[in-house]
Amino acid sequence: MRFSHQREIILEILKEARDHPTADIVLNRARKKIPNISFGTVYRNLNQLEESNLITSYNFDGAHHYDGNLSPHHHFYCNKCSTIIDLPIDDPIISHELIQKFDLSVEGIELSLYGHCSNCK
Amino acid sequence: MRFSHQREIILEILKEARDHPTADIVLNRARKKIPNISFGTVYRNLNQLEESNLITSYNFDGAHHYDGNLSPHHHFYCNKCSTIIDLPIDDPIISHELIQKFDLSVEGIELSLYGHCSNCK
DNA sequence: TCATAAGTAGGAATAATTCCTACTTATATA
DNA sequence: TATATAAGTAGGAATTATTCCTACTTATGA
Repeated sequence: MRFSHQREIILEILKEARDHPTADIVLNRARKKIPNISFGTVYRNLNQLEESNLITSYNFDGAHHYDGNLSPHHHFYCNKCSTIIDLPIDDPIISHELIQKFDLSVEGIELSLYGHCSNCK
Repeated sequence: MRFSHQREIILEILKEARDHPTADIVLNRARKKIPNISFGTVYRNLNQLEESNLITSYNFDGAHHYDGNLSPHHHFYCNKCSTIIDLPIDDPIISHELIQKFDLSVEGIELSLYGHCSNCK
């Protein structure tokens, strides 16, 4: 993967973002710096960046959300305002015995909590 | 929500399924019993059944998977053969302190593990 | 048994994502 | 530094999953 201005901008947007943007939101932000960047370019680069483990992504409500925060963390999704809150991991969340029982090699974990955040109670 | 033959068949398919089918797979199975059931009917009923808490669903790899197993469970997703394995929940998986700290009301939890299953090592 | 509101089939519309093509650019190397 | 070339891009077409629309059918309460 060689250097490209478009990819740098997209990576920068995700490193700065705190709101887990979808592809079309990334496109809107990128257009502020590269006015005629295309949807194809955004999708291609998001996929490449994810394959190279420079960003990550996950699904919520049928939409694909991208994240430049690579430190392992959980997510809380507010069912009312759609806010996504990053939750730190500081407890073991699944037992070693269970993994052994099913004979799995676990390469990634994604825990999602759904409900109402403090603003929406 | 009143009785319909189509909805009964779709619910039956999901109650019998052990493979977390997507909407198009549900359609294929339903066609064996109702040859000209339509995509619209399948989607409408999947949404209605989920709203009525008779089935549940979750996203993997961008695809929407439906599940008639309502007992709370985790999922393991094999990155190689795409098998999905149901994992029982028998440990607390997140601390009460963390929930209190962020002042969340948690209504649902979804934990997904990714990796290779015993067949694919 | 009948009125009617809910449900259906079939296909059109929409939205998210990928694909295609001709043009542009980063970069290895001569 | 010049240049060949493979990777990247813009713009738009194609694809895919899902929802919407319309005229017809059916479950159900009275």
